[in-house]
Amino acid sequence: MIKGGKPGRLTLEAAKSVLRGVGMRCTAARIAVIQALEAAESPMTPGSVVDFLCEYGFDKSTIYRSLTELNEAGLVVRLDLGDAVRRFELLPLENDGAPEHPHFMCVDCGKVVCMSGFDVELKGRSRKARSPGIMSEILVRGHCHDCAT
Amino acid sequence: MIKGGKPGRLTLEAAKSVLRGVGMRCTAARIAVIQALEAAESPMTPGSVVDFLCEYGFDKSTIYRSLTELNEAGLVVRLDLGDAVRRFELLPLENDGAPEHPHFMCVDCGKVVCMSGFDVELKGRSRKARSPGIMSEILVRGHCHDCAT
DNA sequence: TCTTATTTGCAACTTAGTTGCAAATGTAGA
DNA sequence: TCTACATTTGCAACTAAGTTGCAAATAAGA
Repeated sequence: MIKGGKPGRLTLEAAKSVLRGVGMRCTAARIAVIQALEAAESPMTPGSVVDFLCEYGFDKSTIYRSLTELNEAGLVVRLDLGDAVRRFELLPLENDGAPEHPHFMCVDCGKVVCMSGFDVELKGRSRKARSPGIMSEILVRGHCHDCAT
Repeated sequence: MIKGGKPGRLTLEAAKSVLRGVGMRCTAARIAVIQALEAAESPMTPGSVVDFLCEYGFDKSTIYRSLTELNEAGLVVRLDLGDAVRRFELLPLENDGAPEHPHFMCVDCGKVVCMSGFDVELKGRSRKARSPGIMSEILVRGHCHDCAT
């Protein structure tokens, strides 16, 4: 169990049952990755997860592998927010939590914020406007309040 | 002048005058980069520009530098389409084009479509939901009709 | 043509991420 | 609880993408 960062709301047992729920073994590395993502205020880059957990003695290749596996298992979303850096975010475990939400990314400082309070509506300007596909993620880019001043 | 690819609509002279217009020297590398981007059907990744132009004897560091400089000069846009790969696209030389619109990117095939017919509306779920900043661009990601089948 | 600041090519370097493999470990079954 | 075995880990070596410093080459103005 990793200490530090935001006090995790996710207990060790909860993390384990989440892993078991998708048929993955409960290893220290995976639990640590889940807890790190859970404690983060915003989606983490692989690099930041690696930096953080290497401090605790985990190996970087293990962490990269864990992130990939958790993503494949559907526990973690891989966000591609458009700055050529991948980010990982723990999926809401129960559906009481944040539903799917857009992300906001500041093009100046790179800060990423979950726009949990927002719904997105796509409106065709004409009746025959058709969506080019099935939407799965919305990314809004702009200048955050700090940088816009 | 680079041969091959889509027959460039951009002549050598046009490329030169574009460079001069922003006060940059007309060098073989920059002209080649402009022509490569112009001939491409869709935005190119730095890697693909490098691969393509190295065949003609240009050095990769020169090409990376050219891309950065052309971008800083405003001749080339750097698209961050959210697949952890940067892409460069020659800016339309005249602004006859479409109003601001969201872009759709297929996470399977990488195809990018301009959703020119659409407006996007972000609605706060509660009255106190506040936008985290000033929005400037919206990217929708998902599966295009071809890949969703 | 000459001069000078800019740009290029090279090679070495950095950084992020990947891979192969032996050792360690989680889990199911006895 | 103990055992067996498949899975996972840590290590080290590797790859690929992009960057940097610098001497040589070159564009552009005088």
